[in-house]
Amino acid sequence: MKEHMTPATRMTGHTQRGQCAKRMSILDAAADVFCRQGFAGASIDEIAAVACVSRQTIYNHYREKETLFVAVVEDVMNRANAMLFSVLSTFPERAEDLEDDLTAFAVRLNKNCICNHDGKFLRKLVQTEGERYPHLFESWRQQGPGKLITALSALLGRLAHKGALAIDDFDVAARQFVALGNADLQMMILLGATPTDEELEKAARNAVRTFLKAYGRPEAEKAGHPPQLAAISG
Amino acid sequence: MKEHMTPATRMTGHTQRGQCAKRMSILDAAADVFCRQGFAGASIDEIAAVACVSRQTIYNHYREKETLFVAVVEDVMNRANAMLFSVLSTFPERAEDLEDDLTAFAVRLNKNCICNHDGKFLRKLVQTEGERYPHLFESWRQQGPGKLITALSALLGRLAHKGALAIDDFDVAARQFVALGNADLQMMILLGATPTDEELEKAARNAVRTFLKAYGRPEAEKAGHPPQLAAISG
DNA sequence: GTAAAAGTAGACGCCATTGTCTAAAACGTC
DNA sequence: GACGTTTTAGACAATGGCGTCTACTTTTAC
Repeated sequence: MKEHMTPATRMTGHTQRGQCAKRMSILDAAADVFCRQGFAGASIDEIAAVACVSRQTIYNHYREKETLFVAVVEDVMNRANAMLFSVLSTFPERAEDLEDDLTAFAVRLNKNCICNHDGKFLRKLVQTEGERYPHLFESWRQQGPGKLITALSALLGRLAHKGALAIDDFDVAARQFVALGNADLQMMILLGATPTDEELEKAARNAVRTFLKAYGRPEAEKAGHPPQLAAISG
Repeated sequence: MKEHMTPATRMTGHTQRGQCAKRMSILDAAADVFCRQGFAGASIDEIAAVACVSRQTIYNHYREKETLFVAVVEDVMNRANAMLFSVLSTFPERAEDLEDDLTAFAVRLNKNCICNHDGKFLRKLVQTEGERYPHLFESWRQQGPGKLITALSALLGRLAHKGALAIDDFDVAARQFVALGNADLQMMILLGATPTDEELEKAARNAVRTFLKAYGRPEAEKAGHPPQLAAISG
């Protein structure tokens, strides 16, 4: 019953830890297999093998395949949600060094929320089974991209309010920031490969440079003198 | 019953036309079912039902499920390829009315290549079965996004050469153009829904505006005097 | 009109998978 | 060491899909 959360050992220190470990092992294995094979293609036996657990144990914890599936999705979505929240809290607040700070933020966002295991899983599953489970799709959309854009929009608004950016539509700008950040990684994202740190850095750099060319107010960055003219006039 | 009609009346005008119609009917139905259910989840019986054809007929034309699958992928890829080529040939060449022309181009690209039936099918299939059929993924990547970026890169280069754009890295700019164009449509693209013409127009407008803010040279548009300084100095 | 080719319907064997059941083993607690 | 819970391994029926086969009908070519 009290499986989730940290190794809590609540409930009078029952055999909960063993059970909890099994459950997590099953969830991880199931996520792996579901992600690779899709719901229809995944077999309980394979999940059991990957989890190093007997098939019956899976049926003990989750009555049927579908129950296991939704449990996996919930589990991954919770993790991904927490990670997204954590990354969003590192969005730069100061107008100085904006390019570097935004770049570092874009790297964190891509690395920890979009190109990581959970991001890949959710994208693939939503793509694969989204039509069959509309609720799954809707829930993911709201908690994932929805929250991301809303939050980013507000954060960009704060920077704009400080005079660091010149944005007319914050929502559009937020979506464009994410889109630009993914522009160079699309292929890897689709394949599910994990980009190297260099690739992440370069992609983020390209994205932020273009984003700031479109929305930046160079003067705020250095102090208050006309900027970037050198680049343009050159 | 002989709607599509490719130039296939070879073979002394045999029964090819009837066969051809059946084949296409099967291919269409199979694309539909494979797209919705994935390879593992798709059943030959369902495909036969959708195609209004007996199961045996499918086995007559394509020896087994996998043969049918690759035939479907090839078929859709050929269509998508032709469409991409056709759309790319409408890329604007003149520097006047660049914003409107680029917007119209982005609309065409999104509508006919990315948000259409074939685009959805390929994206979903590549996502779903890409790891199981690396060849499929690679082939799609080269002929689809690869060609698109290469071509766009060259076309942007021509505009830049004419002084209409200020681009340092054409490849990056091409990817960003596509990414910006999709920014507002990501959700619909993932779900496979078809955006309305208004949504397409608005998304393209937002994308091109930002793209031109980053890469545009307003002077070229009007006549030929130093540009963008007004925007920056303001 | 006739004969060959293509398409149909249905039955069939085969195999993988799901989900249940049972009896034995492992584990943790007292 | 004894007890209850959990896990395990394997057998089991039921289901459903794949791919084959056969006998029948329709279409097409000449």
